[in-house]
Amino acid sequence: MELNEKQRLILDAAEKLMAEKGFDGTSVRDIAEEAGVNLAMISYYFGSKEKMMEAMFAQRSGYYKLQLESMIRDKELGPMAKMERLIDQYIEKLMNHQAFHRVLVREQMVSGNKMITDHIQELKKQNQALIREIISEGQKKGVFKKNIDLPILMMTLIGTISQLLTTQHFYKEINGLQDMPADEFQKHIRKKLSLHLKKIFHAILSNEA
Amino acid sequence: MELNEKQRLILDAAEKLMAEKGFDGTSVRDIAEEAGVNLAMISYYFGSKEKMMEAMFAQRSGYYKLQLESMIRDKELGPMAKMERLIDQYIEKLMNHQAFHRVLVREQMVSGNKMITDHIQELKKQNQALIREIISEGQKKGVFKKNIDLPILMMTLIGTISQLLTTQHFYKEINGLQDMPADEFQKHIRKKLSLHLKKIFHAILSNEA
Amino acid sequence: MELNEKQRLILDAAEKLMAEKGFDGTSVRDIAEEAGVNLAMISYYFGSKEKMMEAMFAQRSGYYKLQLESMIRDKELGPMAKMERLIDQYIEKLMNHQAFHRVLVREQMVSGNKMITDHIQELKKQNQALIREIISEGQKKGVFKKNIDLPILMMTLIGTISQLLTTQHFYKEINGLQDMPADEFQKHIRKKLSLHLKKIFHAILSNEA
Amino acid sequence: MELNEKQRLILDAAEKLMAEKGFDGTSVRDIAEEAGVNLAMISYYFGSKEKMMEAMFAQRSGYYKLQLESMIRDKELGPMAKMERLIDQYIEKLMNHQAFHRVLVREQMVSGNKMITDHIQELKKQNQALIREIISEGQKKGVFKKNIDLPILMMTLIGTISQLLTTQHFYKEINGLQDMPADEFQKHIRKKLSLHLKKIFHAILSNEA
DNA sequence: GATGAATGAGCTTTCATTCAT
DNA sequence: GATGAATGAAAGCTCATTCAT
Repeated sequence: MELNEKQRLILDAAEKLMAEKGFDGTSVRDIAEEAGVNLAMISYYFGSKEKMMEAMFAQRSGYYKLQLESMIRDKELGPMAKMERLIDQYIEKLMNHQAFHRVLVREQMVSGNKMITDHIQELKKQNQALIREIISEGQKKGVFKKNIDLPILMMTLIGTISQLLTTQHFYKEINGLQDMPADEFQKHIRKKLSLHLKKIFHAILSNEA
Repeated sequence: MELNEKQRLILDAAEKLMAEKGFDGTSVRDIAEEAGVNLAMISYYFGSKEKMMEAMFAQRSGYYKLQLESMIRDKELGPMAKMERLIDQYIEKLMNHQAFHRVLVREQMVSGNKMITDHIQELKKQNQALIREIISEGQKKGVFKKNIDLPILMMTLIGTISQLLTTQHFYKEINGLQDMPADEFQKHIRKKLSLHLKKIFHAILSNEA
Repeated sequence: MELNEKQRLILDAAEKLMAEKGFDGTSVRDIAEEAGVNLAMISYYFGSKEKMMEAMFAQRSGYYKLQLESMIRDKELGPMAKMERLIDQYIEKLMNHQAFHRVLVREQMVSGNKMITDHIQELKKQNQALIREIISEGQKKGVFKKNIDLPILMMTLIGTISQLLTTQHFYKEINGLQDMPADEFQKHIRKKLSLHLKKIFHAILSNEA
Repeated sequence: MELNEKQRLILDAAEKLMAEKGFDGTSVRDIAEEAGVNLAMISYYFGSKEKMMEAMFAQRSGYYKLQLESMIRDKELGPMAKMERLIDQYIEKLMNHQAFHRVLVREQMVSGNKMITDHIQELKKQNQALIREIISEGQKKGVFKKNIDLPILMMTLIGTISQLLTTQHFYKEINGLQDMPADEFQKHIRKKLSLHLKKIFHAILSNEA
């Protein structure tokens, strides 16, 4: 679905505000004002507030589509190297779209938006299927352990990033990083996350000593 | 703060509904009806909807106070055993108060409720200080590694549990467990989480191998 | 259904305004203002604008219930006398509740309010069944003609009154009665209608030369 | 006023929808869609929704202009025959333009459209003046009674047709004619009305017997 | 001449809260 | 202490109309 300039403005504003205040806490009036468009445009373009969010999810959920296929076929990379790239991809995706991710976290358990959660579940499923290929490859080559619980390992991958993302304010404070410039801080936690998660994945997956 | 019967009913109802629909998505009418009390009681007892939620947090946030002190002083337990107990305590706490935890996840980033987030940060800080004692003990005894990034390790601990908790529907489906009875499923994921997290903690903390 | 003072005020205001501007042409704001009550009271008491009108119809439709039963059993009255009383009853009913009747005329063909039109049809049916008894009695006694098309006769009865009622402004003008006081004019047209309709009924029903 | 193809389409659509839902219950969007034209065309061609209805009335009100003049001058016809033709003309006019007549009934009492009601009143006046000529002729020839209240007789004429027209659904049901084909039913009620109204006019007007 | 985009005003309804008792 | 009634504010949405092209 192609979006025009106004529609983009609206979804950006909605994403920003809903990341802060949630779907119900954000009024279409607020969104219209933030986007600098007329209030009626939201109904005009999307039909309703609800459908506007669906459009936002349809637009953004591509974020969760990783570039896995080409990497998986890459003969140059060993299974563990692939997993490491995977980790970095997840970190990049989630950190680069923090606002949208917050919206997702806030609304993912809402009963109403069945359509949306189903779509996201589908993406997760596809991702997991591809990742399972890497693991199978690693197990065939003997570099990965036999018994690997991928779903729960994914919980750790996404859960850790997500937790840091939603509590970064607290993380800053506890580590005395309040004065670190924002972009430097972002780099800092990406690096931290990357090292930490790779260590964990290594421990869980690797067959060596 | 002591709560009378009606106040308890109200907070229980609020917790249940807000876990599903969030703070803004839940009206005081809904809460009053779910609690079986008069609509005006909520303002009457708590002053406002906002203050009602603050009361709920004040009440429930004790959930996050772990029984760490006595355990830490326990001379019978080694540092790793203590960490394992810690993991199980977190799992128990979060899983036993899923509804409240969902409310927390949904609302933790709300700008307005500074008071609440501050309170939770304070609890987390206290917990981390105690846990740091265990780690120092392990390091002194030479059973733990020297360089340990506790804050990020906590992100993995809480993040993994929280992620499973908020996406358990998806987890059920992907693992073909839709027909497993609810309480059995709860036991199942606690066990899974416990083993998984202990493996991770072992890999991150332990000096052996 | 019992109505309290406020509810009565609301329905009276709604009736008045809808008689002038119709259902869709009358806003709940207008009604609230006319009734001197808060805007939200309408939803509070009736649930919605639509349901408010249903309540109005439920309240008012009793107007169309004539006092026929006792009259029919009256042994003192001949069939034609009964029909004449019937005519006067209809004139009284419709003229005494002009505002409501206008609402009815304006909305009776609305597709949506099935419930309401059904109710009114039911009342009409009941009335016609009773009137048919009078006619049968007249036919048995030989004072009424054999072939009488009651439904179309009722069209003339109600149609004539209704037409005068909805075009009384024009009637006034064409007859040069603009200066006649309102209540006198009302009396005038009732008398006119009464004589006119009785003449018609006599011609249609009576068996005499 | 000459109408082009699109304007005709618009007025036809408007007539159809307003007959069902009234002026306020019909949006210009609905009309544009029903007519298959662009939304902006309505304002473009007619200036406004209100003026569009005025155009519709200007167009349609010719319906109420009867072909009376030539008939009145017809030397072959007696006064009663003329009145009978008049009745049939009215039946034809109203039944052939039911949709427009419903719009008229629904909106005839609207305060705002002074211009429209005035126009219709003018037409009625002209009609009545012509009809009065017929009656005078009949009275001169001694075939009509002396005291004849024409305005109220017209109420019966128009009121009866109009009442049947607006409650034909009910009439169908009460007479068990739900299964009669639509056009046959239309013929049926025209015949019924014609006979019935002629009987009434005869009784009111004729000097014989 | 014709139209998709845009808009300000208004709609009905629901909200959290307060009032009178 | 407890509650049904009441209320101002704000919500999401639709309206007839106008604008830029």
